[in-house]
This record gives sequence, structure tokens and C-alpha cells, in this order.
Amino acid sequence: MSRYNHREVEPKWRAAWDAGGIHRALSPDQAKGKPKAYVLEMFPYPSGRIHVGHSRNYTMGDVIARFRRANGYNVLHPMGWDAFGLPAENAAMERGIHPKGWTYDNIAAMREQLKLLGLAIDWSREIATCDASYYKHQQAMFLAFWKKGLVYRRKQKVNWDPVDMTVLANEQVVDGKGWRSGAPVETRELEQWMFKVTAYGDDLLEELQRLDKWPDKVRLMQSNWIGKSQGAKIWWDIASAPDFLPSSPTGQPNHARDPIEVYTTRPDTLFGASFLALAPDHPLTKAIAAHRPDVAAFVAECAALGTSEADIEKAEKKGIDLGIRVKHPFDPNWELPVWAANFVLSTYGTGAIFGSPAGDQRDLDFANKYGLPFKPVVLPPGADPATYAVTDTAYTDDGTIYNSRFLDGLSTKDAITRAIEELVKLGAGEATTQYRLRDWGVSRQRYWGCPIPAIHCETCGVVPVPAKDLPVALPEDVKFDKPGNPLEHHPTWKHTTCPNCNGKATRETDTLDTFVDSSWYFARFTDAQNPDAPFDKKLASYWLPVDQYVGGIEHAVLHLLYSRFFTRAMRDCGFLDLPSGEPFASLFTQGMVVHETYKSATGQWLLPEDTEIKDGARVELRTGRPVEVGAIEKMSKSKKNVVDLDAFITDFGADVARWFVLSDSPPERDVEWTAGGVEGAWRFVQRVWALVEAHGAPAPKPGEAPPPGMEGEAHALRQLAHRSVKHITDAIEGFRFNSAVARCYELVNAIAKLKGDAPTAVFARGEALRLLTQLIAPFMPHLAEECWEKLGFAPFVATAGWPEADPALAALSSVTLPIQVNGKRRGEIEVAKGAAEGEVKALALAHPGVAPFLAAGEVRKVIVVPDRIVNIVVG
RNA sequence: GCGAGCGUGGCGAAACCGGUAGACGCAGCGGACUUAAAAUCCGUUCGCCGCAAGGCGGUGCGGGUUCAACUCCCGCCGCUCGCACCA
Repeated sequence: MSRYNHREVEPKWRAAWDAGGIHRALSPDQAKGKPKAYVLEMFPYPSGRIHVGHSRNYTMGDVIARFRRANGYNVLHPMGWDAFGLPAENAAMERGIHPKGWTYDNIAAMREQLKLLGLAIDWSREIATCDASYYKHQQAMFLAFWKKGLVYRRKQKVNWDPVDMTVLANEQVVDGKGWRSGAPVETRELEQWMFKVTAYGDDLLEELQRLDKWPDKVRLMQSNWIGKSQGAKIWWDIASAPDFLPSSPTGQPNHARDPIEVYTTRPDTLFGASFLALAPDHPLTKAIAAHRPDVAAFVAECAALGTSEADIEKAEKKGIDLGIRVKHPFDPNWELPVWAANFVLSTYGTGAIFGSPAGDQRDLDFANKYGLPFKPVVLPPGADPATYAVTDTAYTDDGTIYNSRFLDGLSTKDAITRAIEELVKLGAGEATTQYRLRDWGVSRQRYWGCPIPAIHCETCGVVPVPAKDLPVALPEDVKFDKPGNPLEHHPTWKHTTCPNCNGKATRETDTLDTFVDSSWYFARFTDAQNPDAPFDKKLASYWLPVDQYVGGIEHAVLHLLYSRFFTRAMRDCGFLDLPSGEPFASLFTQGMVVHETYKSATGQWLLPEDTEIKDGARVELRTGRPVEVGAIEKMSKSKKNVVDLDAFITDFGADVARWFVLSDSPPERDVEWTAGGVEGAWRFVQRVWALVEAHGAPAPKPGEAPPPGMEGEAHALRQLAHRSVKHITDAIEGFRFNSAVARCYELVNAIAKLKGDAPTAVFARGEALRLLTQLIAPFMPHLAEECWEKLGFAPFVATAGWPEADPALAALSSVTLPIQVNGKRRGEIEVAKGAAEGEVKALALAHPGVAPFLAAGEVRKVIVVPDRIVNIVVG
């Protein structure tokens, strides 16, 4: 008996697959009616080398891709590189390497590593977003979007990262700090290129409902991000204001003595209004602050609080009376005070609210703190209006309106409609829909990105680059000796002539946010080598949407929302025929690979391979000194809790890595990489090979009739094998890879247990081994091919199709029914599957183990759940 | 603070629709083979009582619904993730 040698076997089969071209997607014509399956993992950023933690995502996608192909689908399973981005520039600055060289070197290294994993990828479609052959088309689409009105420029307050010298999206600001640099973000005004995501706000929200193969969690997060709400704008006239406040020269709202514009979702509670509150950075607050040191101090205090939600959350609700009085829209004699308050956000709605304390907890806390009077206006169902009162808990749900003049007696819903009607009649307000979603600022003041194809002409203004001049290629001879954008400093690149008037002009030096690159790559894969267009419309329409997308939860909002926007924009600009506009029909968000962390006695992080267990304690290999074992965390270079993929594959093989990352935990949950777990996977590989080798060829072909006398243990093995086919098929369909793995172990245990060389045993073993080989093929493709060959089959298990369970064998002929008395298990009986209820009942009542418990009383009821359980109720 | 999710042996977990709780793996224990070790194989492993047959208890805690609850409902406790005091 020889050991299974992955070092020979794995490269052999990879070469054979490549030679056979079996992983190439077929054209729609070649596919001839086969259904299509587009399986995609979120493409990697080429950061350097990959470790085993990265492999889980690709392995999951690969299992699905191989499974679909075996089931007769025309599968597209491509791979590419999200290759623009800041780390390349950082490497350039730190080590004096060119971003391009650094990126392409990393791509070459990572490509080889991914190939070692034996992924069933159509490498003929490989793309890199930093390649002019890719971003050329992105520039063309940018121009098309521009023409369509989906791109515009706007002077905007932006988050400026002073370290990276770039603009950050709101989404890229974490706790007031840049998400990459960690530096506190500053505010600057810049002319920015914008994508009009809000044009699709409603559609992006509505269609979420139909994405029923997305995790609810992700849909909820996107829905919250879009943040649609229905409400009203209300204009409050100034009744009195400090003398220093000038009258407005502009007539714009929210300035000086113009009416104050407020947004509310609850106009029904207007008669419960107690005060107005403005954001600390509301223009009116600032105007007052210019004259009142106490207000200025309050504004400064709020600004120092930071933008972190946790900070604001823990902060006490505070405000200051601005000395302005406004008139209630429904009663000119009713005056309300105007305050500035730290819980009002300038970035949402109009930056001003009216406080209705009985119906809003924050307003109530605020009113209580400053002694502002209020009364309840919404009566909860069943409450008595004579005695109902609100003291320190607001009532925020629907009810009946009272204390509210013409709104009295209406429901919350009707009162909202009625109040808006009245506001419109009085010219004091209007219905409005508010979104939290804002347009996407795509300008980045960076070198290593896709140049924005625009030209600034002194006479013609901003002019698009003509299509014939694309791509606008990045110059390669740049220097990183100063902070900021090297494109600005380049001696010649930005100087050009205007395509309109031929006059002197300069190129746009902003490049596109890298989220743009990843917003359409899935479409490029459908026609990756097309030199003339982003993709052929027919090909993209054939393959899209992606049938199964696999990636991390961290992309729940940004990447997935931008891709949904982009697909709609591509559709509306005529690039795509895709009615729904949805790029990803089904989404799976996978858990990470985690590992213990190790610290040396001197406090340095240690690689797992630099430590060992000695006398039950972990020590440093080099010094023998004890190691501090830290938290189990996501594998990361910085904490050194990584296992190198190449070394692991050399030691154990790709199949062991693939098997292990899917085996122990449900795919959506994190899995801990442990030496013990790896050993288990390794043993399994050896065990399967030993069984296959011992059996050898030939194994029974599909459908081959068994020898006579098939019964007993051999028959039982056949039953289990066919049941396993069913179970494992269902488990893969349902993304329960860990369950599929467990079923494989079960089957192997059973095969090993059936001894003897009677024809029936040989047949049963051979058949079970053939089925097992096919079932493990998506998980451990190299081992499966070697087994397939050993069992006498050719050419590939990968092209052999998916096994079918014989229904007669897969179905159990008899079942063991537990018998309960009053819900407690007292015995069991073996009956034919589907046995008649009366028969089962009689057997159960006659069961000797049950008898003593029946004596305790009278049998009141016997519940028979066919093929599951019998419960006898005795009382 | 709000929203979502989770909580099962020594550990990772399974139980898909309310129907035998703990499949499968890891670790442990006992044994076989071996001069020995590794590898492999066999047995065993939720707790308590019992020689055994068997019994009792058990899925974070407290209630409830049901013939039957890890699963459904109500209220707590703990952990994780997300966030926007969103008017």
C-alpha cells in the first residue's frame, strides 16, 4: 500500500485540466440550451501574498462552480484583480518601487498561489483594473454617464484626509478618522466629480425586496443606508429676534430673519410642539454665535465632541436658547422658543427640528432638562384622555390625536395627511420625501487610479475627452517625492489642447475612487478580451446577473450598493439589457478564518510556525521561552497569526486546506484554524485513498446491476451511499458545507466497516467509493481525480456529471419509531416505512417497555406522526 | 441609545417543517498491533444514581403555548455585529 502523495498528484491533475480546457466557460452558442451559472467570488486586491485565511472565500465559490458544472450548467467562474489603490502608492513612497511594478509583481505571485489551490477558474478571462485595456472602457462609461446626466461636478464640503492627502467618502470616515490612515479628518471645500446615485434611490430601495437570495442582514443595512422617510417641510416665521441679527438680503430660508425650515415625519404632533432646535452648525446658530460668546462656546463644545456616534450617544443632551421666537404655523399668536441643540444633525433633513416632547424621547429629555412646557397630543389606544399623562417616557407609536383643535379624533396617519393639507393651504409647508442616501463623490487626488477623462479649457470650461482619444493613460514616469497627487506635479502630462477650440487646456488630475473599478468588473468578465467595448451587450445579457456571489460582510453597503447603482446606469446608457438592474441574484457572505495570536516574552507578535507546544505549554522555538497566547482573531499580517499557503500546500496539499476551511464551522460563521483540525482533514485524505487503492479497478458503473444475493450489511452500505448522495447534494445547494463534510465522514466510516470479499461486499464498496469520489470532487478535486482513475474511470471526475441517488435505495424501507409516554421516550419499534397508523398504534401499545408506564393511568390519546414518532398520552 | 443576530458536551458543531438532543470532527480515556515510537485499527466519552437492566436531570435564566419545545410566544441575562440621536 502506498501513501497518497499530493506533491505528485496535485500538479499532475492541474496540468491535465488545463490541457483539457475543462474550466472554460462556453459561449452561448456552444452551450446549446444548457442553463448558465455565473459563480463569482469578490476579486482580491493584490496586496502581496495570500495566506490560508484568504482561501476560504475562493474555495466556497469553487465548490459551487464545480458542483454546478457537474450538474450540467454552463459555468462562468472567473478571477481578476482589484488592482488600483493606495497601498501601491504607499509601497512606492516607502520603498521607492513603482506602483505598477509592485502591483503586477503581486498579481503574478498571487495568481500562482491561487492556481495551487486547484480552483476551477477560466483564466482566459483574467483582468486587472489597473490595465489600460480595462480602464479605457471605464472611461468610456464615465463619458456616457456624464452625457446621461448621471455625472456632475459640485463644490462640496469633503472629508479631507491630511495624511493620505485625499478625499474620503462619508462611508470611508470611521469615528472621524480616515479608514486607511487613521488620521483625524478635516473639512475642505473642493470641486468634486459626483455620481448621481440618488437618481435611483427609490429603485435601489424597492428592488431590495425582490433580492430574496440575499441575507436579510445585508438588505436591512442597505435599506437603512438609503434611509427613505416621508414627511413634511415646515416654515416657521420669525416673531422676534435679537436686534443684531440682520434682515436677509437673499430671501433664502435659514438665513437671518427668514422663516426657519424644519423637516418632520410627524406633522400630526404639531400641536404638541414646544420648541425649535437647530444644529450647532446651522447657519442661524452660527449667525447668533458671532454676537453671543455663550452660543459660540456651545458651538465649539459640540464640535469638540467629535462625530463618533458612541461619543454623541453618551453625551448629555444639551442646548442653548438662541433668543429667537417663532410663530406656530397654525396659530400666529402662539410663539415658541428657538434653541440650538447637540442632538440635531446638520447633515440630515434641514438641520432643524421642532420638538414635540410627548412623542419623542430625545425631545422629552430635552424639554425636561430645560423646563420647557409640553402636553401630550397622541392618545395611546385604550388610554383615558382625562388621566393620560407623559412624564419621562415618550409615546412614539400611533394613536388618536387629541388636544389638537382641527386634528382631534383623527388617527396618526390621517392627521399627518390633514396637517400637511393645512400647511400647504397656509403656504407654511409641503409634503416631502427625505433620503439619507447622498450622491457618490468619486474624485480622488491620487495617482494610482483611473484618470477621469475630462479636460479643463480656459474658454470652453470642462470638456469631455473625445472617445477616440481614450484611454487617457496614466503616465508611468512619476515621482513620489512630495505629498499629494503626482499627476499635479508631472512636467507634461496634464498639459493638452481643448478638443473644442484647440486652445491651451489642462487635463483633470483627479482619478476615480477604486470602488468605481469594482462596480462593473463582473460585467467585464462576460467578455473580458473585448478591445472595442466594455463588453458585448448580448454576452453580458446572457451571463448576468451573477447567479452566486460570495464575499465578506464588510462590503454589505459600499461595494454592493455602488454595483447596483452602476448596473442600472449601464442599463440606462444602453450598455446592457438587464430589466432588473440587479447585478447579483444571490449573495452569500462568508465567515473568516481566525487563529490564535502569539506574543513573545519581549512583547513581539510571533508566527505560529515560530512556536511549539512543549510539556503542555506554548514556547518560542528560537529561545524556548514561554509564549503569551492571545485572542483568537482574523488572520492578519500585522498580528502574524497567519499560515502561509505555499508552505501549507507543500506540507499537506491544497485539498487538505480546502477540506479543512469548509469542515468545522458553518460557512457564514468564522472557522478557527487549528493544528488538530488540519490533522483530521489530512487523515481523511489518507483514509479515502487507502480504501480506494485497496479496492482498485473496476468499480461498478452507474446503473450497473448488483450481483445476486445483495442483502444485509452490503445492502445497508448501498442504502447509506445513496442516501449520502441525496444529503450531500442538498447540503451543497443550501450552503451547508460543514454538513456535507460530516456526511462524507459518515460514508467513509461505513465503507471501512464493511469487510470481506464476497461479490456483494465488493460491489457495495466499489459503488460507494465511486459515489464518494464524485461527492468529494467539488471539495477535494485533486484527490477525487486520482481516485477516479484508480477506480478505472476516465477522463475526469470533474466532467463525469453529478451522481444520482437511486430513489429505491435512498428511501428507507423501515424506520425506527421512538415511543413516548407523556413526552418521555420509553422505547422504540421498527416498522416499515409508511406503515399504517392503526398498526403502529397497536405495536406501540403492546411494547413491553411501555407497559409499566401505561399502568399509571388511562390511555387518553395516541399521537402517531407517520415515520417519525409515537406519543401516548396517559392521564 | 437604536437595529439585527447568536447562546447546545472539555472544544468546533449537528438536529432542514415543533417529533429519539449531541450526528460528524478535534481532544480525552481504555485496548490491539509494535522491541519501542509514529502511523493504523477496535472500543468508549453530557451529568448524576445503579453491578446491570434501567431511571432521573439536561440546549444561558424565569415563565407560557403544545400530546410533544434547542426550535414558537413573553420577560430577563450575556456575547457579537451594524449604525444614522434620522426628527
